[in-house]
Amino acid sequence: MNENKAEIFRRIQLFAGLSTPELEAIASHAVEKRYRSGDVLFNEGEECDGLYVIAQGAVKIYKTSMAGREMTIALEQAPGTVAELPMFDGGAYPASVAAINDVRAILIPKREFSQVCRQYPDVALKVLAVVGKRLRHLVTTLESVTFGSVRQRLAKLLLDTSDQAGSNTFPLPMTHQELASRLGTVREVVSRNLSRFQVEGLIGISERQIAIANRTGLEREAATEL
Amino acid sequence: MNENKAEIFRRIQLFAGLSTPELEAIASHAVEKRYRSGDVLFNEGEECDGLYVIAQGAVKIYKTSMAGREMTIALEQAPGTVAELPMFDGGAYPASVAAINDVRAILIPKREFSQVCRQYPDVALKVLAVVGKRLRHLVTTLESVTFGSVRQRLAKLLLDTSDQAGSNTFPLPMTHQELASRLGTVREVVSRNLSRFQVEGLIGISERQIAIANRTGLEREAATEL
DNA sequence: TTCCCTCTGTGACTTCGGTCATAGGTAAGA
DNA sequence: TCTTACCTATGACCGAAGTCACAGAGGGAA
Repeated sequence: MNENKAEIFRRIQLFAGLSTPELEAIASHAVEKRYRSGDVLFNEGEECDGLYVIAQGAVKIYKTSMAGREMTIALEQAPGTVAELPMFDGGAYPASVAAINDVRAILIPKREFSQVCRQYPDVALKVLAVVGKRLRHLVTTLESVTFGSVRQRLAKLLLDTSDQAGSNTFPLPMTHQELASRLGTVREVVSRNLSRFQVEGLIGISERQIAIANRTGLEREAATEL
Repeated sequence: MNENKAEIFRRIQLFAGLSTPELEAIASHAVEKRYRSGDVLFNEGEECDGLYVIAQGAVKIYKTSMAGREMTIALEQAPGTVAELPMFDGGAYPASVAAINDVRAILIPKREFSQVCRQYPDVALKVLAVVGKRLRHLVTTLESVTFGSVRQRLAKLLLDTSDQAGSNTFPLPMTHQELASRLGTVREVVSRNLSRFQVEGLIGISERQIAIANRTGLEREAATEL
């Protein structure tokens, strides 16, 4: 069972460079957990209990407003980790995390993990690299929210998704609601902007499939005046 | 001269726990730099050359839009550090940093610093703590920009400034322009909202002094529906 | 099939924020 | 003192985006 966990750890960038016995030592203190789509791993404000390694599935990191609106800060897929950082500044979780499909996660208790970091400086440096990426991403998001429009962000997201799919035609990978959450807006606005893109001939929509009809046009939309 | 730098390092949280010889070893590779108000320490997108220790003065971390708008992401005062993180994920600086008054800074080259982190794991952990705080702050900012209004952010900023000053009356510490930049908006909107607060009796303004007239009222404004 | 539930599309309306233009204030320097 | 820059205040205007309301579509499950 522990070899099992250790096996998973091997796939996590954070632990690259650790030997098998080391991984097994960590694994022996770790707890496996399972979640189903929608289950919450932890809520914003809760005391931080440790590092979550996502072994299978994907999660979203998000914040919720009083009014009930939700904004997705980031997605994280297996193999990956969440909550690397609140472990170190001693505070609570700054955001909530929930499963977006069936998830298998491994919780490494705070104490263990900071032990590991102290013992293997390389792990700490890896954590820094991961956190660095996160911070970079957050800065970009903040920038596009302050300077940009929903239209721009939507255009960019469509292009990114298309690139990721490796094709101009791809299934819309989420509901408008989720899309809105990722863009920091509401359902209706997403719906409207998608329609607009369609009537402008930039994209085609049918059967939940998006087809990028005018790539350069869309790119122009995504770029203008960020 | 090096003892001088080492002396400064002693005041930096990052280096708490290092001995004097260790500090001096680091100092021997560090370069002192001076800037005057408005001078740019480095620009977004530039290759990361090292960690800046702010020995004296204060700097702002900011991003600029195509259209010329500027948004301040964070302020950092002596004794403090900037650019801790891009050192670790190998990328460029994600934002620009400029002096907001006369600044004395010490640049520790990338190579040296990652050396130190590897050698003294505690330093790496401290860096993580600092970066963690930054990330936390960013998440909060992003939240208030997505969910909140300029009015709310302004109210909050006034309250914070007042708390910091320890008095209900305090000089407005910056121009409306700078305020706007910190709130992610433009000068006129700040101006308008300040006026509004005044006519609503929440604050008083005279001679660049702000007086919080109705604290609970302002707090209500800051809080509503974040 | 029928019922329910979730997702989607759209119109009407409101408000906030951003832009532009303009005018008065203040402070430093020639 | 006058001049020059930079701040600040304010009105007019416009457009984006959020809210509300409702209607249709689709997809299970019984």
